[in-house]
Amino acid sequence: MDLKYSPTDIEQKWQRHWEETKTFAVTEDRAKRKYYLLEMFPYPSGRIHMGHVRNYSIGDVVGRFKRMRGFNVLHPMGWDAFGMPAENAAIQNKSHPATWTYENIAYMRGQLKKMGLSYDWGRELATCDPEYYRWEQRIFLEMYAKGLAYKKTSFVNWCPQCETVLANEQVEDGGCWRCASPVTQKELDQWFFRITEYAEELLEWTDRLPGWPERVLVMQRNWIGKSFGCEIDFPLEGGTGAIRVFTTRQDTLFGATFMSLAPEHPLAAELTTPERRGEVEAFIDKVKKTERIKRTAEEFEKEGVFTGSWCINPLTGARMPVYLANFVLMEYGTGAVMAVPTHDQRDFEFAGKYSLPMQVVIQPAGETLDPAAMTAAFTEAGTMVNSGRFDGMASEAAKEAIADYLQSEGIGRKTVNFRLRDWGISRQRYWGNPIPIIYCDSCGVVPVPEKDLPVRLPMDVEFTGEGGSPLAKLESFGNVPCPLCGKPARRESDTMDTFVQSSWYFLRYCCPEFTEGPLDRERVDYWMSVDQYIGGIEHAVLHLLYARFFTKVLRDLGYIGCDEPFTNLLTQGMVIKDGAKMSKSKGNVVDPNALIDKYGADTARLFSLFAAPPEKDLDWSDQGVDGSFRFLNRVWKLVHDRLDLIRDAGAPELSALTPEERILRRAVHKTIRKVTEDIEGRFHFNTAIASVMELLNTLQTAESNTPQGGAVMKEALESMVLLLAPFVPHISEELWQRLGHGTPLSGSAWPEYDRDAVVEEELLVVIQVNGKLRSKVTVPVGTDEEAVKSLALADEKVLPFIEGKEVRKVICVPGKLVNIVVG
RNA sequence: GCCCGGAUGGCGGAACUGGUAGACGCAAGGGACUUAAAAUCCCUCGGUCGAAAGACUGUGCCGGUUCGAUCCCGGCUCCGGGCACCA
Repeated sequence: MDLKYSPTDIEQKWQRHWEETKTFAVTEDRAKRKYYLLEMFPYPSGRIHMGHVRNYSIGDVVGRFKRMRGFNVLHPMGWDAFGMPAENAAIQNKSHPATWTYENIAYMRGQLKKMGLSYDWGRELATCDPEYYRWEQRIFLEMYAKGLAYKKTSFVNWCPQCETVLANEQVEDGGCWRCASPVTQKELDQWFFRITEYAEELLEWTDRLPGWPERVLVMQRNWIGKSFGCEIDFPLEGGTGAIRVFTTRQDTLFGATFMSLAPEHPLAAELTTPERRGEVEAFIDKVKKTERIKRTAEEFEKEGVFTGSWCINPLTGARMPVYLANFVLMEYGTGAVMAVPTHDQRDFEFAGKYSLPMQVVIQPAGETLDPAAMTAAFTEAGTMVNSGRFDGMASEAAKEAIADYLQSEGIGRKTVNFRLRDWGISRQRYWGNPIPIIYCDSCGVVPVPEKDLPVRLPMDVEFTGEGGSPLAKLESFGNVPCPLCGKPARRESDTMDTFVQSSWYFLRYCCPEFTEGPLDRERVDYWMSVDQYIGGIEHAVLHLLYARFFTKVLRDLGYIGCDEPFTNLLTQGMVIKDGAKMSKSKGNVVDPNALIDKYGADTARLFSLFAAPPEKDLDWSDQGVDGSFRFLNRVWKLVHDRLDLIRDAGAPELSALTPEERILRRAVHKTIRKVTEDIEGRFHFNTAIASVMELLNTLQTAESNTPQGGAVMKEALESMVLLLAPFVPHISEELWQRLGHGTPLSGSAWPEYDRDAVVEEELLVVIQVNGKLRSKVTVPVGTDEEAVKSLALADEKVLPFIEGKEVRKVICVPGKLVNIVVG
């Protein structure tokens, strides 16, 4: 038998065992409590990095622990396999994105297997597989039928060099992330998912996800951005019609002195008088060229232009000049803003620049504002002035009163507004899921019939890197007969955003080979929701919001029964080295392969779990890795050193234990309790591991030449090995076997602590004088309060501090401390 | 600007409900073993004073509540993250 710990050999041995016996394959089993554990699946970029190692190590602890506790654990893995990098690699290497992607998947799968993760590999899926994306196309068509997928013209980020649309996150400093050319705005016909339809529900449920980190929920609430206010109509002067605005500050309506429209506002052209036309058009042109990238500008200057037209303040009757303003967004509210320069900072700056009138309508307490003397808008609450019948009211109350008044007069109505916009999913890219739509000159927009699904990505495509989407140029793909009339028609050449695939993959894991539809409801209902989801915080809004949206859509389409996809969410921190996130450019990358080759997967896992709690950033330390390796060697050595001692031992005879053995056994069972609580309640793996290290230190010094010594040590070692199993499964399996077990540890139950064993016989009581530690005494359990007090008052270390002083009070916390108050 | 986090030894971190601050690990120093080194094992390890016993001090800063505060409250400083013309 090997006396030296040799991770490579034992890790291969057990990985093979788990694979051959399909240890982690699961099916629905109604006799057991189910537990769906999921880590965010990786993009197959080439090789795994330390962030993956950490993410999947955390998940594996939970999975193996729950499994040992008797849960039916679903723990799947797959690949987020569509995306731009594959296409770029194809352009560079003159190959095909599919080749690159599948090679990466094969390599990374091997890496994950080397980590010994407890996945049910039978459920593996790749989103670029037609057997996956075909169902997504079907879901798209059902959403289209219900009006949840629709096409509209909108402004998008456009790279003129690459001739393609870029997602917001693909724009860096106003330029294309690939070629750095300046990104412009282009108006394009694009497909959208109507996520705004679910804004209210998505928001409401953020209060019903107690298992999510609060900051993620806050970010989602901010992103959805619900606000309460009014829509108000401002009649146009000398004409018919009105300008409708949205405002949350209807209490300032009497102070509205001009009107600001978004440059894209449909009324902009109509309201522009002939003599103003030249100036207005120049302004619109300028805004179109510069807008959106304004995000990166620090303080974008407020600019505008007068249209030449006027509208009327419905409450004051005052004439208000209608301006176009660069800071007014067409996408939010109605694209028109009533300008109240005294009580809105943007309007204040704008009015100053163009010398527009100002009227104070809210006064702060104990102060009288003078528009001429103001240096900034007053945006807080106060008392209403210059507001007719509302004068003297508190502005907060006036909000409600004015809203009611507007509604009764038919001038406006109360409304809510959301910041959330519909999700633009069109991508002018090849390596994505084709949108299953055909355009026919006679029949219009025609869905691809279900019998023709999937619309497959053609493989005979050249990747030159020039001229936009290869799909748009491929005649054999684009030219199709219209499914309705049979006349020549054109296929949609855009593909779907890759976030669409990751919005429902967790559902497909429940029934990955199902061929009759996207989802097998019975099986999905058994497994869903995901009991624990684990991944990076960077997806706090995008992926996690989209997945929630999709879950609700699929529920409403009748595919599933649950409202929310993820009951509990753990967002793990980044892996840091030398004070910075690991990156090639910083040269601080740790390669998982090298780490595993040198120390084994168990050490890699152990260190990434021990160095910090999961949600915090993890500071990588090569010496720390050495320490984890040393610990495993000590575990290995201790078990082997004690093998002779425990060979013939049975269960300990509790009544025959010596005091030392009782103390040792107490340490064992307290460790079981501690590790169990740390994993189960808090995911504090670092402290769980620390307590096993303490136990090891205790066991190493234990003398065991008594009759029950072997039995107590055997129980101790077996418990230790079981407790370590979720963290370092390979060495645990091997030691379990060497301890004489014929059946593998992976089939064993998690140890239960003995409630009698953990009860202390003696307690350490701390003695304080005026809150300062002065002495400690050990007393038998059950010593009454008075006895402890008199012990404390007579303690020789305490006496000097109370002699000659009046004892005012003695506070006694049973079993913990005595505090003597003197003065 | 607004909204969240966070700040504890040389370092990563622990202290669960207000009750021994610094568990566990790393680094460092000393020692044992060795011809020597590595590995391993043992000891010390917040600061100041002290030969020691011990005393004082100490959880970003200032103040408060309390018998007692890393923990609760008020006011700051710094760091990290998110949102940012959202009407």
